[in-house]
Amino acid sequence: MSKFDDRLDTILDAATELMAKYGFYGTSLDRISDMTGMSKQNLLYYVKNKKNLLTLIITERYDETPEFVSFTNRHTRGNPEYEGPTPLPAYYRLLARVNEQRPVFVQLFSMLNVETLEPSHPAHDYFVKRENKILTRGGNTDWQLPPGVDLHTTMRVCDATMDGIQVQWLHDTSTPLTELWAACEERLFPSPTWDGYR
Amino acid sequence: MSKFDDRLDTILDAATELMAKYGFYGTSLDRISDMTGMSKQNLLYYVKNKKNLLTLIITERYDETPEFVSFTNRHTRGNPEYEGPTPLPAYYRLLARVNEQRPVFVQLFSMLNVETLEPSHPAHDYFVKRENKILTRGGNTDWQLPPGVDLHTTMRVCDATMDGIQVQWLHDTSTPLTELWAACEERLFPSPTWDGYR
DNA sequence: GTCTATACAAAGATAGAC
DNA sequence: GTCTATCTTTGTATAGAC
Repeated sequence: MSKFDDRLDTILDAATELMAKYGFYGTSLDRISDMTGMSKQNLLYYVKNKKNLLTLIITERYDETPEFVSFTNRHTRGNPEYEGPTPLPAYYRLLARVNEQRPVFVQLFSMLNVETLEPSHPAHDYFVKRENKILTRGGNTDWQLPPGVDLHTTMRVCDATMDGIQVQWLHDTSTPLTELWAACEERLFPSPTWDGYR
Repeated sequence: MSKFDDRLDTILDAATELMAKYGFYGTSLDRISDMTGMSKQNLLYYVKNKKNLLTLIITERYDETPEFVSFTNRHTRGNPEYEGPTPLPAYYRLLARVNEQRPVFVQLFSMLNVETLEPSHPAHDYFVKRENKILTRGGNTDWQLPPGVDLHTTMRVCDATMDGIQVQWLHDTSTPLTELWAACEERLFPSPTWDGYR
């Protein structure tokens, strides 16, 4: 890894943590540069401006988590790595397991999910597009679903529960996210409907 | 209502809207005073300082919604207005119906729910206390529950889902919150377990 | 690449006149 | 009560030296 990328990495780490805590509007370039130990002017040399800094965090870090790229490939019809249909609950269990390892990212997402309600937010368009992309991907994935279950509605409810339980988890991390999610899964995918589809 | 209260009301309205959009850290006294048409200095005459402004919003507006004070009274054992046990789903349906009428409040709550993860946030302590208070109240309310159902865990899951679906609703209000919640209720309180307890 | 210097606007808050 | 004036700090950003 080049020195440039290494420095940029340090910046993005610090910015992710601060924006997760204080939001985009509440985070100053001053505080980010303080955290990295470099001057604000040098920070701007790397990221150009504040809006672009957030764009870099999202595109370089947030998007395309390896675990999900792989998961999607394995369960999309026509893909060379296609393995066959997968139960929906397995997807959310993976999500909980992955997110448990990156609380700062989860916090940034939770923050942006609320902040981007405002159309003038620099990441507003990205979050709108992201939602559509997820729904499309959900539609392309080969799910193994109980008869009569509506994929779209079910995913919306599960996403809502996951978003909410993640914030609860961040408020008190003494219980692991995977454990909190297990209680949700029990209720979202009850017997006998989901038996054999989990 | 006195002129003082009237003026304060205008300020709290503006501050609620702006803090819902940009968060506590992202909202300046300048913008609030602009919105009300008064000077920043005059605004400070009413609210003293920024932190106190948020405290006023929470204590004067946010707390103690009449609908829920009444609901709690009617379903707490030993209360003079006690009517008898109530099903849990009825509580969440009321919550959805009430919150549908106050999107700005819902947005402020969603924002603070994430912002107050940071212990240094001026409303951090309030949100911690609030959670305990809700759990206590939930324990005192006389719920009518299916046998074998754990109240505490069930409420945590329902709260998570409600928080998440509310943010989804704010992202696209074309479908009413009560309708979105109906889809959640179907999944959170499924037949046959909850038949007769809704 | 990293720094100093600088610009220039906006932040929260206080003092004091009317 | 409401204003003007002022203070001090912090904000984003640019120019230019090394």
